Amino acid sequence: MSETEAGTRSLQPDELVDTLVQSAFATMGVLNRICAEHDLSLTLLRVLAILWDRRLRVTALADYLGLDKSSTTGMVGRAEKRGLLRRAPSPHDGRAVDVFITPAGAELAERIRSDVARALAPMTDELTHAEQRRLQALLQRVTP
Amino acid sequence: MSETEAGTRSLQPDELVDTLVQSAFATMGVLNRICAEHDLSLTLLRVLAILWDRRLRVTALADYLGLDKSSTTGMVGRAEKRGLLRRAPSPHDGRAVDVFITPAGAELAERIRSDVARALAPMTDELTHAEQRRLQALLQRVTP
DNA sequence: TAATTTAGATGGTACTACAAACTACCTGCG
DNA sequence: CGCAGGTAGTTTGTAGTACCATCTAAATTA
Repeated sequence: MSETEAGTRSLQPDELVDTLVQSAFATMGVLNRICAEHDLSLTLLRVLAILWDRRLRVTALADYLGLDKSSTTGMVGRAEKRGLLRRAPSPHDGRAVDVFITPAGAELAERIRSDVARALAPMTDELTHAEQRRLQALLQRVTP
Repeated sequence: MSETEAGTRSLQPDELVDTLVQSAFATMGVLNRICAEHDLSLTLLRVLAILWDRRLRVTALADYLGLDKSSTTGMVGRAEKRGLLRRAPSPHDGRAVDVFITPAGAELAERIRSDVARALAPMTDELTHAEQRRLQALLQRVTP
């Protein structure tokens, strides 16, 4: 600890990035809590969101998630056991398996979406309607 | 479900929240990738950030993280073994243990910070400087 | 001082993710 | 056609993370 004072040196080289990261941690904290209340992992929540309006093969889903195929298999298996997802062999490729959301899964996703909206409302309500629109527009442009 | 058409892809009830969440996932994805490159968990990155300019007891650190004390103990133990953190008995309370960052830990945190800034730059550069400032200001107001 | 509370560590369990090996299937070259 | 090689998904084994319940030592209090 005999180095130069690391404390003041580099805490504000890129404030937007810092704010983005901090906001992300805060948001994920809320999401995590709500997911936990429903015995859902964050990854499984992503799966439900991704499969909301799509039907994907396991590999495509893994690509969306940035996970390994094997992780995805396990995930989908557990979710299928809980009735949130279902698997069906692809009609055109005997190797492939399509994964899609069940009504129960969609309902749970819906429920969590509204819980999240409610949980984040106190934060977003700090802004006027116009500001919210502006924030959303800006944020959308920095989100791929 | 009520008669508000939950079935017709209720993807627009709260667009700002959706965008916040999506942005959070994107940001955390980048963070996760960079952390993985340095064999760091996201939680350990948070620890380094929290202890950047502070020295905390295990319980206080656990509170910051929202984790159980025991999880924190394990985490700190592993990080200490890697030379990123250090423990010292509190001078005033024989039960308590202070945790603080080492120069190596601070250096790694620094490194990751710049990696993250670099990784996010292509996204933030979509905006002009003025827009970046505005985004940051707005985002800060919705982040506790 | 004895009883209670608090700080942290430990042990056991469950979940998540990965990599490597495995099975089934498709594709294309000879 | 028929087999070699690639692709899709699953299985198996391992490591990390987090929780809970329990344990020890130290402080508080009664």
